[in-house]
Amino acid sequence: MAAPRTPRHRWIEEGLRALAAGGPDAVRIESLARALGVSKGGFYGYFEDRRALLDEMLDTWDRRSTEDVIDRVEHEGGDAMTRARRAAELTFSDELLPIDLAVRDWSRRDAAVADRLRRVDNFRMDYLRTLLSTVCADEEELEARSLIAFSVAIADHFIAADHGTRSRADVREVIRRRLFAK
Amino acid sequence: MAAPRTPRHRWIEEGLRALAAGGPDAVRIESLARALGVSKGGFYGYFEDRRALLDEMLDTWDRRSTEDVIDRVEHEGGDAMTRARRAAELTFSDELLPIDLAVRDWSRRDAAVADRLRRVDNFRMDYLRTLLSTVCADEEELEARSLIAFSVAIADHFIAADHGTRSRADVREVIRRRLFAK
DNA sequence: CCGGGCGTGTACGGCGCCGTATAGAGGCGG
DNA sequence: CCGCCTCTATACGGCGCCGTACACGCCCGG
Repeated sequence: MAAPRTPRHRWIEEGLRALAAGGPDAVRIESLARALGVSKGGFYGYFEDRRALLDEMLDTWDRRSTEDVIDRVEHEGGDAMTRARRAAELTFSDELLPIDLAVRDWSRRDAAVADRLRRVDNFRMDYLRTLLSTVCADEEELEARSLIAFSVAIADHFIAADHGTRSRADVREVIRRRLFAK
Repeated sequence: MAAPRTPRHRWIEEGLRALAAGGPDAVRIESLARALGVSKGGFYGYFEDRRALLDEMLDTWDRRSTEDVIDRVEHEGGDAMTRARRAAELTFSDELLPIDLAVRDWSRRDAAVADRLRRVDNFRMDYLRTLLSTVCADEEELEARSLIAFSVAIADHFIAADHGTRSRADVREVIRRRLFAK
C-alpha cells in the first residue's frame, strides 16, 4: 500500500500548532489542510470528525507535558531547586507553553478538557511537593509553598504587569530562592 | 424620536456575557441579536463593525475592573489585608472574573488587547504594592510579595490541581496570612 | 505486469456568520 | 393629525467551514 503523505501525526502536529496560535476555535480542518499543503480529503480517513482530532491532540499534549518531562528531569538529576527549575523550563518551553495556556483557557468551557487538565496539574503538583518536601517538613507550609511555586509559574504567562526597574525574571528568582530556603 | 428598544449598552452587556461564556470568538453579532430577542438590524447603527463593539466592551470592562473597584474598596475602608481581600472579591466577582479570564487569554493573540490588560494589571499591582507597603519596608521583598499575591489570585482560576484534605481556599488563606505578616 | 486499495483531489449541500440595502413601524414635533 | 426620523425586520451576496460522496492515481502484492 502507498505510504501516506500525510499520516495521523502530521494532522495532530498541525492541530497543536493551530491550537497554540489561536485556541481551539482556530483548529479548522480545512485550514490545517491548507497549512499541510493538502486537501482535507484524507482527514476523514483517520479521524471520525473534528472532535476526534482534538481528543488525540490532548492525548499527545498530556503525555509530553507529564511523563516525558519528568523522565528527562529525573534523568538529568541535580538538587531539588535545580530539578524544579528544569521541570518548569521543559513544561513551559516555547513549544509546550502556548499549548498549555490554550488548554487552560479551553478547559473553562469543556468539562472533558477540564478533567484532563486536572490530571496533568495534579501530576505536576505531586512532583513539586516531592521536590519541596526535601526542604520543608511542615505539611501546611509545604502545601502553601507548592501552590505559590505553581501559581507564580503559571501566572507569569497570564499577568501583564511591570515591576519598575526589576525584570519579572528577577522577581521570580527572589521568590524561588525564598521557596527553596530551609 | 422613538426610544430605542436596544440601545448601545445592551449590545455591550450582551457582548460581555458572550465573551465571558465563550471567549472573543463567541461574540457574534447575529447570536447577540438572538439573545436580545432582536434582529441585527439596529446593530450597525451604533457600531461601525464587530471590532468596534469589542473595543467598547473592553472600555467597559477596563473601567469596572479598576477605578470602580478601588473606589468601592477605599470607601469601605479597613486595614491593608481587609482591603486586599475585598479588592480581590470585587475584581474576581462572578460577574467580572470570567471576563477577566477571557481577556487574559485573548490578549495573547491581540496586541491592542494586551496593551489594555497591561494598563489594568499595572493599576492593580500598584494598588497591591500600596497595601503591602504598610507591612513590608524592604523594596525587593515588597515586590516579591506583591507578585506572589497577584499570581496566586490569578492562578487560582487557571490551576486545576487538588490539595489533599485541604481546600484551595484553606491553602490560600495560609498564604495570605503569610504575605501580610510583618 | 496487472488488479485492488488506500490516500488523495474535487465537488456538493448545508449552516452560520458578516456587512449592506431597503422597506416598514411607531413615536415625536409641528 | 400628519410628516419625519429613528429603530427595526427582512432579504441578499459572499465567505469559510463541516461532513459526505465519488473519481482518480499511485504503489504494493500477487
